[in-house]
Amino acid sequence: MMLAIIRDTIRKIPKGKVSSYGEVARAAGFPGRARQVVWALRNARGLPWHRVVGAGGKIMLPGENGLEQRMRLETEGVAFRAGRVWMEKHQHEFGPARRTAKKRAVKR
DNA sequence: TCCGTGACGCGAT
DNA sequence: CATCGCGCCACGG
Repeated sequence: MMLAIIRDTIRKIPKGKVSSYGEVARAAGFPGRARQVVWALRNARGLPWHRVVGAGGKIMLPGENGLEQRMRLETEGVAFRAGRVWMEKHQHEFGPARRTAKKRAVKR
């Protein structure tokens, strides 16, 4: 199911790196479904939720939660520039986007 | 079944 | 720059 794949993708973001909702969606094979990433984050636990931010490195969580996210990221060594995560330096590069709902017959 | 929701993204203003 | 509006779509009531 989509949420499982998305959660898997989120788990791949290493410490010290971040990604955006839209990027995660794309990397998971669901371009344009940033909102489903939010869903996945809201419902699942045990995920490195703090490593997912808005496009451009903006913290989208309001209030205290947002402050906690920022604190967690800084603890992992993520730097901020003008109130945003310094994406050029910390954005995680996912491998080629996996294809959705279609399995390849035989790989190689 | 229809409708509102949501930690979004992006182009326009 | 900061805001706004609209498109996006799985879920739950």
